[in-house]
Amino acid sequence: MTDDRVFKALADPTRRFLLDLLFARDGRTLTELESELEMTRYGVMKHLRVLEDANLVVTRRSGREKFHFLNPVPIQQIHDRWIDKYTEHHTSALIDLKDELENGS
Amino acid sequence: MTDDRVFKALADPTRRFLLDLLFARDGRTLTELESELEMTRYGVMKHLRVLEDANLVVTRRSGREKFHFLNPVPIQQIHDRWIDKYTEHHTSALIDLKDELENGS
DNA sequence: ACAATAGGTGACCAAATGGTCACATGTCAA
DNA sequence: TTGACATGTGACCATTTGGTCACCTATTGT
Repeated sequence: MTDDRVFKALADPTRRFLLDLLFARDGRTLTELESELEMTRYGVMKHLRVLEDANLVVTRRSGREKFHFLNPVPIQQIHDRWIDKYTEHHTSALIDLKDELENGS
Repeated sequence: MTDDRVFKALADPTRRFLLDLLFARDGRTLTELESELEMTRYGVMKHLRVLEDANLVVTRRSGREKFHFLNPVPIQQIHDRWIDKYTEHHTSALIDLKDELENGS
């Protein structure tokens, strides 16, 4: 399943922060993003690469610059075919679980 | 943020499979879960430990057995305060992004 | 009582991961 | 056309992670 790369990409706080930056303002360049992090350019590059491989970030080259855009589609897909399953289906059973644990039966 | 452990826990396919097993049927014991995996008991234990630390799995001891329950709350929280932000807010901007990338402007 | 059963711990190892650095390419501006 | 700028690559290193094993404790059934 291609979900794996998305989950792995989301597992790192730096990468989630990068997504947050892009969420706040799209189309930033590498050096622009780098300036927001306590990390060398190379570290940021690696993280962006992971995000690109997971298709969470899409890029466009223009001259010597590369602009980065947030792509919400993979997250939406995970949401649809994975998270809903647990939340919606189980929210009603949550009280039951709580009871079960507290009453010990 | 305590989200980190949840994201990290979800990053491993074996752990997601364990959650799937518990989603299909709650209250399973370690040896029961182990029998579904190509892995030693110790590996499964480690994964369950990670899931417990992330509060994605809740347990109840009874005698020499330990029953495992799926806890959807952390996933619900991530959904609420993280995924919605990207999906709902950006779904309308998705067409714009697509345009932007295709037209190159 | 005791053997089988269910679970737990710590050491250990290979592989993956996060991060840096030296170096290298392509592009823009004066 | 040359120097500064934006990005890229591969080697390299420390730490984390996924997994196994030897050994250990607690509970249960007979």
